[in-house]
Amino acid sequence: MRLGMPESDFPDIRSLEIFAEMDQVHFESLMRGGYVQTFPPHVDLIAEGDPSDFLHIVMSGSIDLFASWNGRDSSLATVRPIATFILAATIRDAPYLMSARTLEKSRVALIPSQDVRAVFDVDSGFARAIVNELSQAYRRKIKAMKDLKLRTSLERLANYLLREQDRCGGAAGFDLPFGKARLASLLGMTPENLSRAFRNLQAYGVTVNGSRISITDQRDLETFAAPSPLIDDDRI
Amino acid sequence: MRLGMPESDFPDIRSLEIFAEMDQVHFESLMRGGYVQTFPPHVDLIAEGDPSDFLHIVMSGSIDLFASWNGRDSSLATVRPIATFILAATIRDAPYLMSARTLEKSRVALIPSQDVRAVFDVDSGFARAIVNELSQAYRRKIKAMKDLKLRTSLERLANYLLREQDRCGGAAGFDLPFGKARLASLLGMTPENLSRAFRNLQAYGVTVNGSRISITDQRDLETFAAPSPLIDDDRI
DNA sequence: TTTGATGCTTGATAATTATCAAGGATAAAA
DNA sequence: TTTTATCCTTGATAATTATCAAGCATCAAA
Repeated sequence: MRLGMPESDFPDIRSLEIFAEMDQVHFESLMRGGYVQTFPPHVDLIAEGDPSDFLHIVMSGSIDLFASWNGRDSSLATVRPIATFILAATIRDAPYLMSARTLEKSRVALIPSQDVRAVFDVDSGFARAIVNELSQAYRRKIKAMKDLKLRTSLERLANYLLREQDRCGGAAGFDLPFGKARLASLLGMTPENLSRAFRNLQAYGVTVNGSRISITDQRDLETFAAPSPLIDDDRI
Repeated sequence: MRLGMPESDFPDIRSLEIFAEMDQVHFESLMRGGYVQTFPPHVDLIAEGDPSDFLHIVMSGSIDLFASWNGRDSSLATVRPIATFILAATIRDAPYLMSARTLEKSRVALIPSQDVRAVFDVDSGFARAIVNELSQAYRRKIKAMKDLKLRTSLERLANYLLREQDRCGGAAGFDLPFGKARLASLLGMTPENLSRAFRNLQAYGVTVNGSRISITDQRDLETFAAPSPLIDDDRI
């Protein structure tokens, strides 16, 4: 349904970092061509290989980026508000390299890719914001690559738990934000081995009850996990 | 030695995609602050964690990007002429996430990062080129991630050989561009297992003699490797 | 309450990958 | 030529991870 963006959404979107510094005229022209939609959980939004017709922006909820090959598939990232996804494909007018689906009920803004490219060419504030977003996405991928190539699966899980604890506010107890099968896929392991990995982390002060995690010995877990800002710090 | 860039290098550098569209005044100001240096093989250029003082551009030779954690290390990418490396760190004024060293004798141009950021802000042609470079680098990383998470080590080697064959012109025989220990690290395996993987690929028509590879049964290897443009095609 | 259905866990086993130790091959240096 | 060093390979073994099959828990529908 191409209805255009309701004006009531303008302020929310305007406050996103990627739109904050751009010219008002350009902003409004982007908004006129775009729209916001709410999707139920577990809905496919895009499929890898498709042409990149829209820039997607997650306003609420969360999105799973994943990829498939030869019958296997793997989760590559979670996108949380407020962030774009598949920006590089949009900018290059190239096919998506990843598929995307909602993990939960999610509100997503869609802006036609050709409009994004057109405004990019004439609005240096927007161009600057896109470079910020792209360079951050690139560095996140480098970190994910280091995590995957330099650590064992147990170390990846330990560091994931520390990052997630931090994201949830730092308390000893917190909930996993999605199912363990997907967590296993994100971490590059099977669900069976994730179960066993959780059991192995008990020795370092981790208790699991359903999706509830308690870090009972912070020091011990951190000693084992040995987190590094050059892999685990999202702000750098 | 900060001697400034010799004018004889200007045309070479000006023809690089990243500098091609920018204003001549801005180009010359970048060149005045930069310089070109030739390094012998196996020289460390930058270390992860260091502040990003210079944008690096490989003019000739080749560069190994790698990372370390807890005493382990892993090669993450090879940079070949003509390309920048560590552009994202330069743009964000953030520490390098990877270390870099020469694989062979290499000529590298160095441009002070602060100059790059300053010109980026005022030259839209340059900003456009930087976005091109960044988005391409990002998509390359996504592909590398899919390669690593979706394929077994034998499949990664098979696809690597097909890509390398293509890069070398497509003939049945070609030479590996660096030692097998580094290839193993790039592919996320040990040198011992790389040896065994080469032996296993004999069954699919691959012959190895030192660093000389011959693909004797192209069809058979491609059937096994099942290359995908969304992972293996560098042009997309 | 029973009945599925789903998601997670467990155990047994197989496959893959890593590690350790030793042995070639090659090429440059003595 | 011998020596030395480097790089690669091989075999034996250990560790890790995946697969398969079964079982348990939770929850919602019947």
